[in-house]
Amino acid sequence: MSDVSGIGRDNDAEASEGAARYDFRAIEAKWQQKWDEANLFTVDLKDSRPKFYGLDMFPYPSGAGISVGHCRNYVPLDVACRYKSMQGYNVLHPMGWDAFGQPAENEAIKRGRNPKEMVPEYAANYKRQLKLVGISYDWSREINSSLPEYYRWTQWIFLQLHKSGLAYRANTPINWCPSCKTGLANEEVVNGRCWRCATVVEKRPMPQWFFKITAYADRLLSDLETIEWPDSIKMLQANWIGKSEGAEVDFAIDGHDQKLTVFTTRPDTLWGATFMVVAPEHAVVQEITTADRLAEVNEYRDKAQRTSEIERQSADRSKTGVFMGAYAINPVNGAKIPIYAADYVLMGYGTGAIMAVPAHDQRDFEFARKYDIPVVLVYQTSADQSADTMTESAAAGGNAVIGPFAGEPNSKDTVKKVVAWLEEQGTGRGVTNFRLRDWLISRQRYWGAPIPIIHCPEHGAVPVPEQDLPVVLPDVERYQPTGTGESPLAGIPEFVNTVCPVCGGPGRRETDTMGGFACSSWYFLRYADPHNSTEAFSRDIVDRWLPVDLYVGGAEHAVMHLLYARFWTKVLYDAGFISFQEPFKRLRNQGMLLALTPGRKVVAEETADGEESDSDEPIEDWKVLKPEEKLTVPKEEWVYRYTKMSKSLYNVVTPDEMAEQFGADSLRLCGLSSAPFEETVQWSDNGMEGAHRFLSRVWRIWADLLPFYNAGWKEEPAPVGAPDQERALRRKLHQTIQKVADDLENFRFNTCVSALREFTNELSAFRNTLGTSEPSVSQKRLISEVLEILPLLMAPITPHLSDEMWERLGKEGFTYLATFPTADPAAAAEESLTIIVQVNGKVREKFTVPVGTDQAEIEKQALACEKIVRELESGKQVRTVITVPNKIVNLVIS
RNA sequence: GCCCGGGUGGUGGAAUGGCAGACACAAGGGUCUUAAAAACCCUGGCUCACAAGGCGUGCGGGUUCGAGUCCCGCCCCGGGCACCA
Repeated sequence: MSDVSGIGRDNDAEASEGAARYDFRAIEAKWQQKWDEANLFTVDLKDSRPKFYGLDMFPYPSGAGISVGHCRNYVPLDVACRYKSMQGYNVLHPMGWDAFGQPAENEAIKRGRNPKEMVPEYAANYKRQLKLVGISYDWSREINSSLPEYYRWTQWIFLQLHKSGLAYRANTPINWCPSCKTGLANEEVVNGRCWRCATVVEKRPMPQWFFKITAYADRLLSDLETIEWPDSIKMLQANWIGKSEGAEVDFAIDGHDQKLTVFTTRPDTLWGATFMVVAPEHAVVQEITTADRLAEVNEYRDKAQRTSEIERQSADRSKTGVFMGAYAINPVNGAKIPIYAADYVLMGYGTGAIMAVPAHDQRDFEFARKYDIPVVLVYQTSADQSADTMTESAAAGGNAVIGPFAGEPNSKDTVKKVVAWLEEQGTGRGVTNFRLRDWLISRQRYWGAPIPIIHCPEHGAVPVPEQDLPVVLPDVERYQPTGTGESPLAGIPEFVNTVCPVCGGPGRRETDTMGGFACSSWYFLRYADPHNSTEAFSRDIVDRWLPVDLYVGGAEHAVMHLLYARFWTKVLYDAGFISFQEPFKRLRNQGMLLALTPGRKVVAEETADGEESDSDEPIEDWKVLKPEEKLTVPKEEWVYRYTKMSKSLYNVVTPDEMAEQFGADSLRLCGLSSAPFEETVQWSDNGMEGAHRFLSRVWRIWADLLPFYNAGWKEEPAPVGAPDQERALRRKLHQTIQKVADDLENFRFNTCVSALREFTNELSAFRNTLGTSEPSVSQKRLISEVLEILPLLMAPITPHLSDEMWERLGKEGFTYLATFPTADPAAAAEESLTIIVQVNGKVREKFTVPVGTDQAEIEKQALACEKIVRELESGKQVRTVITVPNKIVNLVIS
């Protein structure tokens, strides 16, 4: 055996002495094999116990395999699932592969390999690693979203959406990433850059498929109240949906028949509208701009479209715009107001046109001052407030000073009254608007589920009949995007050319594929019935297992994935395929894992991370050392920083090396104990050593006491009048059971591990007092109870170690199927209380009393304390005595 | 700018308005050993020679018998969103 580590060497040395050493390698290999052979984690659907469905977010199996960072979510959910099993639940804990999409495709292009072959290899490696860590997956339910038996049903769901009128094709300017050579959803554009490669995104017109998620905006918002998710995530979703209530108001255009409709949340300020603004791309621009202004306006529009998203969206950029030569008539007062085109109004929100009220909107105010447009106050907060002298738009408050609502306060109530009035007048109506936009599903990429549509010159876009599914993704020579904007599928005539399902005439298959979010929007349903070849899932089975009881994954999926999955669930519910409306009942997000990363100072004139930094981003002063640079840059110049653990930052620690060196149970324990589950943590090897040391210690103490184990301890009568020391240890044991159970239930793994450590410390002290003599009868009974309960308490966290202990106790089977211990409240109850004596809120003395001592006696003792007596001798008097029963006596003295 | 989180010893972190610093990591001291490792025991916020006392949970106020915890006003860090009418 190679000299792997200090730990390994020690174990070998101990082995030669034949001592009871913690041979984690043998233990872990043995139990992983036994679990496999017993199909321990395979769900039996006929099982009548209550169900528990624990799910990890669908991972893409990357070539690099998993790092210890990935264990931040897999291990805690595994602990929760194992705990649920021990509580008597029938646990469904599946795993599978989000194999379609750009990561796999980019990897295939880079390596020149067929993703169809590559994905299973990578998945096999993931599976091997997850087994190595001892995760309790039911591998018989493994799914792979890139296999036809899966994506056939992704296509089927597309057809259901299409049938419900929720899938449509629109020729819209899309976000185009020139580097990925693909279209991007709005959600995939981060600060005007591609979320994957950070290239500046351009606009490009393209026929695209969309899902009408906006039709579900209201339900997606209101149903957030029905699920147990972190408030922060709910808030993110609510903000993303961006509901705002207001009114649409129709403005006549002077000299034209048509109307210009605006959306406003403040119809009550209509009397202060002094101009209008439309988005430069708005169709009305071409129709109403006067001939003498058209050239200028079009030039402005072209410039706006060329301007990069980042620039156009940058916050405090000064307002620009051009007058269109046209005027609108304000419906509330007949005023003739000019119409401008300006890029601060967005085509994609509301109606793409606004009424501008400079007195009460900061953006309109800036624009008005710049172009010398009058400002009219609707609400006045003080008599000396004047539209002419204002330097910014008016603050909230005040009362209306013009119009039929003069005298009304600046309030939501007034807004409501005005909306009702507008409806009466027939010039406007109450309207709710959402920031949410429809979901762009089309990708002009190869590696995705083909969109099941056939284009017929006669019948347009015709859905592929359900019985013809799947539309199989054909093999292709080159995976590269064509760069023309079409998917590589467009170059395969055998795929493209087909017949129209309606008329049998020649048709062309849709060559766009679906984005990866489609696959991950329903996979949680498929796990309930993964091998169904006649339908996506059986309604009975899905209704029995869903919704997911506990969903665990990264907060980076707060908006897109979780919103899309909720949307599809609601669509399937409406179509009558399932009987629940929310897919994930309870959600938890794990924190990030950072690793100390060697880097170096950036040399002058060198831009950070190889990016062209023509933006206004701050220049980084630090660069990650590449492996080859570690040889050339002297160590004294290395600068360490914590960064996310990631292959691209060369700071990855794998579970393989940790399991080899310290063991899987130590790895599991280490990740759970260092910090709360949701927190970002910094990886350190010390933590692994500490975890391993603790498990070795538990093993040693436990094995030391094993010879005194009596399997029939429960039949023996509980000792009466056992010594204090024994009662104390038993009390700690039962308090620990309570604490561990409570912490596991609430995802507080760090304090759970602390409780186990505390108990172990007390057990160790107890063992040390035994010396070499034979324990007493009552001691043996206590020891037996401890020996049996400890492995069960630890089993969710350290299942291999626990199963080994369980077997050595002579127990049959696995801790996974054993019952989690229940605390005996009588044994856990404290016998004495510590009373704190305070003077004016400051701790002065402490004393102990037996439980049940009455308050008068406690107060008497408090006043008799040495320090208190001394304090009172100096002539001070007790004014008040505040007593917290069984806890505190606070003397207020002056 | 707006919206969420956070600021507690050398470090990670504990603490239903009631003993701040549980539990660990790192450190120091000791026992055992020819020696080392491992193991076991002890110490540990600051101030102070020690004790007593005083000061301590980002800063400033407040509520309370009592505030890390609640309220008001700031500062700093992390994350998200960003001209949304």
